[in-house]
Amino acid sequence: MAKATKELILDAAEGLFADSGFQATSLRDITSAAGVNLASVNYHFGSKDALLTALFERHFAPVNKRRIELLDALEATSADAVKLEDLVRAFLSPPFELFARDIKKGATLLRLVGRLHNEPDEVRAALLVAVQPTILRFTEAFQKASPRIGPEEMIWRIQFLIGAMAHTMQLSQSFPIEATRRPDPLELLEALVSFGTAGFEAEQSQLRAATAAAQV
Amino acid sequence: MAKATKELILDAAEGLFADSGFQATSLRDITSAAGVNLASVNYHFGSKDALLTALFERHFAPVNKRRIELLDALEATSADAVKLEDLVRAFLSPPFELFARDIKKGATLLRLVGRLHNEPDEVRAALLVAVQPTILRFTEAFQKASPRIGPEEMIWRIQFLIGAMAHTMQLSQSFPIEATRRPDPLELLEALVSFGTAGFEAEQSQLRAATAAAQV
DNA sequence: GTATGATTTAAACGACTGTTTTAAAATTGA
DNA sequence: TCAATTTTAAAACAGTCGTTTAAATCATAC
Repeated sequence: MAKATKELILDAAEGLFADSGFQATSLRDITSAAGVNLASVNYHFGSKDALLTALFERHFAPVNKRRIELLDALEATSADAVKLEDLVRAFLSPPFELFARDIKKGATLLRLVGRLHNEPDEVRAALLVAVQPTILRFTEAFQKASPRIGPEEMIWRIQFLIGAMAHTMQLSQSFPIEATRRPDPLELLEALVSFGTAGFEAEQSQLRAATAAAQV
Repeated sequence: MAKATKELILDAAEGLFADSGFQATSLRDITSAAGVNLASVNYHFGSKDALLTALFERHFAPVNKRRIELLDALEATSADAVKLEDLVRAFLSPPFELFARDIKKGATLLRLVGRLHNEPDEVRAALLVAVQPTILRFTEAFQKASPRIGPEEMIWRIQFLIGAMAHTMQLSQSFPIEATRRPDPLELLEALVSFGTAGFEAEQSQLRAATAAAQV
């Protein structure tokens, strides 16, 4: 059956991409792990790049959709002021919550996200395009929640959060300090929310404020 | 002269690794860009992996050395309480100084670090050995500066900071929002110090505190 | 049952990979 | 100066890569 083959390829690919990265994983690795023919990938997806795109749409689209849903709900209930912590949590929790629903897929997704941030530019570009609309929505929400922070610094703070999240996801499988226990993803989420919320609550950095004023 | 060839290879490899990453850059790309023979890399360095290690040691070792120097200076002058912001700045400024001196080389350094973190090679072991002492020193300093935070959460907060820093440096080349100007590295440093310091000043996340207590 | 289209298969394609080989050239030291 | 050593050079090595081809198989509708 056609659907079965496609699914087998996607399942195998996401695990291998998460373990070894996009470039280091060959189509032969994927197809042999999936138990399908080598040519199946090019038949069903067109190319290796298109397979990666399909993988994006399978997991990142729902995650970003969930982020927007949470943000919509926040903006609907709150009169006009949304708490920063709620915004941070709305952005971070959907990928982390994948653990609760499907531990294995959640783990591979987290590894995949962290992995792809270290891939070459064209791969990261595809990732950026997929998350760009979500980032823009959250940028507006963050600016509205704390208007004292300049728009440029707010954009960068979101990137700080994304970087911390991606790095955390990447490390969550191979923990940096071997003396400690394996981290619980939900604890990581809480620690990251705590860290990130405080970061967003910080005052505007002085040097940036000065140069921004001088430039306008 | 032998030294000239080695330097030519290192310089060329640096730029190409920054543009396309490690795996996507071939030795032929490097040697043709450097204007040297293909076999030179294997003659002077032994292998492509060894070239990566040499490149890494050329920049990463001095950065960590500088971090430790700054930390030593802080602990020498301060009686016993070192400000969190000073610790964050001591950790972030050395790579950003390199970053400000040469954006491309700075970005290369951080990308290589991120890459080596998950390469399941013996190269990764060499990196961990080199980076571990620095992280441990800073972990101790951070714990001493704010003893209310548990050791595990403190370790992760440092990883949050590293992730935010690496992601920021990678993005500063291809800026995420095209509507804004090219960011000044020193402004990025200040914004990151502001964000990170606030994150370190945050209270311990509740869920982690609860589970940590339950586990002990 | 057979024709039609979708899917799978095995094989080969050309291009590229890191590395090694062999010999020539350049450099060094006595 | 001349032998010893180091460094370059061109070529070939043994693989792997993503992709394509063409035949074989399968499913399904008539």
